[in-house]
Amino acid sequence: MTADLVAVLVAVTDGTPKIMTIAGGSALPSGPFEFAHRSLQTALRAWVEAQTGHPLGYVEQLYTFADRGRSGNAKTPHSISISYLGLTREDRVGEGFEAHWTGWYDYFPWEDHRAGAPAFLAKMLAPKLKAWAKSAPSPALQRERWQRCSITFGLEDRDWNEELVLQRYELLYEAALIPEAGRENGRGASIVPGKPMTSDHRRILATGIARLRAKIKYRPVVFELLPAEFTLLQLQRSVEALAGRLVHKQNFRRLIEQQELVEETGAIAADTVGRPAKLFRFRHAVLAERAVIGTKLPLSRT
Amino acid sequence: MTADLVAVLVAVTDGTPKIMTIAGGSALPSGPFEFAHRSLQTALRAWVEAQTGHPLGYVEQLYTFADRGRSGNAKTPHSISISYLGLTREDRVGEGFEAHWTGWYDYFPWEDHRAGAPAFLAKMLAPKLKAWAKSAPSPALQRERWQRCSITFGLEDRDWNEELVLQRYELLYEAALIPEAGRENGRGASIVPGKPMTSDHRRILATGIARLRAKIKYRPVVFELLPAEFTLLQLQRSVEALAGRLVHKQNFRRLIEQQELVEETGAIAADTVGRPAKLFRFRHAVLAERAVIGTKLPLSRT
DNA sequence: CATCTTATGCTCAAGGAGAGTATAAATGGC
DNA sequence: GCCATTTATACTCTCCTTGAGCATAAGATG
Repeated sequence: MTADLVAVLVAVTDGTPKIMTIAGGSALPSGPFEFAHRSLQTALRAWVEAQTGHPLGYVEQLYTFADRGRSGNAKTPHSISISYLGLTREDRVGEGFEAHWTGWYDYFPWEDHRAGAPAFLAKMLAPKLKAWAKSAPSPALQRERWQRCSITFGLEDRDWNEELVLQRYELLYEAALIPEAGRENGRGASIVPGKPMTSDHRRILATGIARLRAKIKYRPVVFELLPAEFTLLQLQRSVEALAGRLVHKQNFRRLIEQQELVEETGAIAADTVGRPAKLFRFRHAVLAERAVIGTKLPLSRT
Repeated sequence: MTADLVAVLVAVTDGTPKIMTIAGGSALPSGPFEFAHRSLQTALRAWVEAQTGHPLGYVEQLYTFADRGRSGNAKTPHSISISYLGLTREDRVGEGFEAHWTGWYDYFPWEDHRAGAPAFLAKMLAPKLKAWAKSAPSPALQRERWQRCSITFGLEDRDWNEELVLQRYELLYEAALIPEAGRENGRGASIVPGKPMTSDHRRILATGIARLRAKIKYRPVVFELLPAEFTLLQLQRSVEALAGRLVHKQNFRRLIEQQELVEETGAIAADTVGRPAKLFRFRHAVLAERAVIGTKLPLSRT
């Protein structure tokens, strides 16, 4: 038996959340766990550093898989995959490595609601989901399926919940609307826009995105993705990029400031359009002051 | 290399949260993962069923450990432990099995604040933590340590946050105030009340408690621990038992009812003191209606 | 009947969240 | 210089939630 580490490494550049990929963007970076390390975390850090040439910021475990039929590869059934979420900045990655950065919405175009719900959602996805629901054996199951679809995707005037990334992915998988679903039996047409990935890497990515979208609401982890100094708008754009939805600017600033998450550097942002903005830095002291308790971002769903 | 499953199985009986233990209450049930199963979840369910003679309700993965020096046992360094949280009811467990149910506050007496903060907290724990803080090399570190103590334990008029179970455990471990901390170097005096456990099982239990305390606030998982029919007070007592703190009765009922989590059965509780209470049952429909979205319990910390 | 205990209905004030208005400070085109 | 455009920043207003308490109801027990 072997154990593999799979990493969801996230960075945000110019309002685009990106993840580190290998093999032309078709897989997440992964590698065998070496027992030489004291813990899984240190193993992951060492391994990422070797791959990318740069240290890792915030790290958090995601999930451990051991499903036999899961990998789609019958030759390696006795393997456990331990997945991690890691936050960095793109510019930190050294040159000459195999890794690339790919926008995460390339894999999940239905997860970006910043400009409203994507057009293809109502136009083509919803009908296909409806068809899938109709294909259930009993009327009760049909209603149940459709209810599930409209809740997870926010159809029929329901609110869209940005945290249900994994549920949406699994629904599409179950409805066989993504290539990963048809792999075992040879069918593999891409019914819905979005790049597929090897094995279940896209599911792991969905888990990571969901976790991060939940986390930014109560922990100051966004700052791991930002440069040392930033404007409040940059901060807001990063949050919006991760959450996949826009927030009210004034309320956002009110919340950030009343929580004393940031402090002015005294400098002013250069090279900008419009009125110049003050530069801020993260108040690292809050990590000690409030420890693990809570910080809030205006991303609740009503 | 091997993989082990470790289970935190929780039940609530008469307002006492209990966990399934083996070896006289000194360990959590655990066993090797058999690759015969399709997934970790099914392996865990099969295994728990074999041990306890009864099926398992809600199951959720907790954490995967692979720290070499972690187990304290040099003979089995190449092992991965995958821990799970499972919810049942005590009465469901069959007879003639090795397992026992032990109150979880036996292991974490400092986590029960239902009757106010436990007396030994201020009387003996706080001074010991203060001494530990003082033993830091520099004044800055001393302040930092003490700040951390008072935040995680809610000392000096701070609010107590019931979710910081793991942080409190780790702080006590770091300060060498629990037997587990001294095991490697032979010291092992029990400085603080509370039963220790083998290996890092108490840490895993802390992880499980923390997860459950967080979860009950936004998912209707409490009902997994209750009989099919219950009074609102029973429901409240169960929540309080898990959270380790009391809630305002009227507000609790307001929240439960306005969310339509339960419905009246029409029956009235028998054999009670005081005015008889209506019996309720969980509206399983909410699981479909709101899917994974949100349900709230009045357990926010102000 | 008085008292105890729990159930249950209702009110009130404070704080937070969502949304909008208004004004300030820069740029670039004319 | 004037104006449109873009972004920054300060306030305000209303609705909802939450914490807290008061009051009353309905049973048991002596």
